[in-house]
Amino acid sequence: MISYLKRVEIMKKINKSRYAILGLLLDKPRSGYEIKQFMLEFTIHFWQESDASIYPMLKTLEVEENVTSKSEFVGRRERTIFEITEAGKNEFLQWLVLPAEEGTRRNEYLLKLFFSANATKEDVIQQLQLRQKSIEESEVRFRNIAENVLSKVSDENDRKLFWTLTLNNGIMHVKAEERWLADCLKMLKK
Amino acid sequence: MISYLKRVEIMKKINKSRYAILGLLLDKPRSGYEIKQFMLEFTIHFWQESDASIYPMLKTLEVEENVTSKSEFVGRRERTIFEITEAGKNEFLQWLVLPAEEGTRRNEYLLKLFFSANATKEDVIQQLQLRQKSIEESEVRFRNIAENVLSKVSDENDRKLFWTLTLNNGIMHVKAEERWLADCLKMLKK
DNA sequence: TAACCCATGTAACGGGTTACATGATTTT
DNA sequence: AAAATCATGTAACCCGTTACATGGGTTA
Repeated sequence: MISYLKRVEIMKKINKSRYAILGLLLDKPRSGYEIKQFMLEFTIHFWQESDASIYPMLKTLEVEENVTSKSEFVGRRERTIFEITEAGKNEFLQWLVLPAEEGTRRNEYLLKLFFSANATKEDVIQQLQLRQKSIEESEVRFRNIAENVLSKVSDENDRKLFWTLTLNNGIMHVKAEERWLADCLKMLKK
Repeated sequence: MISYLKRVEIMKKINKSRYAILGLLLDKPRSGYEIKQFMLEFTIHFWQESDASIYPMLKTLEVEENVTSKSEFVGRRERTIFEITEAGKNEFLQWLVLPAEEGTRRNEYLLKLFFSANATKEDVIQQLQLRQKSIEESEVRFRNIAENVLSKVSDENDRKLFWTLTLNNGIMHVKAEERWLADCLKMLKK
C-alpha cells in the first residue's frame, strides 16, 4: 500500500498505465477486457495498453487498495469487475492536475525521410505514398468514431465534450500530415 | 558479428538506434558526442538518443564490423571518431527502403484531457495554456533551425532538401496543434 | 581558480511488448 | 463441428532512461 508514494519520491519516472486504467474505472466499473476494448475504440490514437500491462496493473492496484474486484456473470460467462476506491480516486485526481510530461518523440518514418538523400527518388516516393495510405486509414477510423461511436455516448458532465476534443486533435493532425505529404510530393517531382 | 541477422529472425522488434547512428555516420565520420549534439540540433522533434544508448551502440556496431573507430585530436582533446564500413552501409540501406513501422502513440496530455470531466474548468484551462506555452517554444525552436542552422548546410545531393522536409513536418504539426488549442479554449469558454 | 563544457562510459531499474498458454462460450 | 471471440494471465526479453562516475580542457 505504502510503497507507491515512496516510489514517486525516489524514481521520478513512474508508470502511467495506472492512471489510464484508474480514469476508466472512475467513469464506471469495468473488467480488464472491457478496458482493453474501450481503449481500442476511443483512445487508440493517443493511448494504448497491451494485455500484459492491464491485467498485472489491475492486480497491483488492488493490492494498493486503489481498486476492489468482484466476480460477475454476463450470461454464463464469468469476469472480474474492478471498481475504483476513494483512495484510487484521490490518486487519480492528484495526477490529473499535474502538468503533463512530454514523452519521447520517435518517428521512424521521419527518420527515414531525413536520410533519404541515400535512397532513389522512386523509393522515397513509394515511402511517401505508403504513408499517405496509412494516414487515410487513420482518417477513416476517426470519421467512424465521430459518426458511430461518439454519437451514442451520453453527455453527462461534459464527458462527451472532452472525448470529442481529443478526437478533434487526431483529426487536425491527420489533416496537417496530409497537407505536408502533398507538399513533399510536389517538391520531389520538380 | 553473426548474431544480428539471427536476432532479426527471432525477435521481430529490433533496436532502431543503430539506424539513426549509422545514417549519421554515412553522412560523415563522427564521434559519439558529435552524434548526440547533432541530434539535439536537427532531429530533436522526431528522434532522440541518450548517451546511454549511443556509446554502447557504437561499441556494438564496431564488434559487428559495421563501423570502425580511430582516435583523433581536436586541439589537445582526444576523441574517438567512428566511420561506417561497407557492411554498415549495406545494413543501413536495407533498412532505409523498408516500410516504416509506427511507434506506440502515447500522449499524456491528451490522456488528461480525455479525463477532464473530473477536473474543474480552471484546471483544464490552465493545462491548455501550459500546452500553448510548450507549443510556442517548439515553434521558436523550429524557426531557429530554419534560420540559423539549416541555412548553413550545403545542399549536396538533396541532403538539405530532406532535412527541410522533416523540419516542415514539425512546423505543420505545431501549427495544427495551435489551431486546435485555440478551438478548445473557445469551446470551453462557452 | 572556479565554473563550465567536452567526452566517454556503466549500473540499475522500470517500461512495455511479443509470444505463449489456457479454456470456456458463442456463433456460423 | 469448427471458427471466432471472450477472458485472463505469465515468462522472457529487449528498450531506454536516470543517475552516477570520471577526468581533462577551456573560459571568465
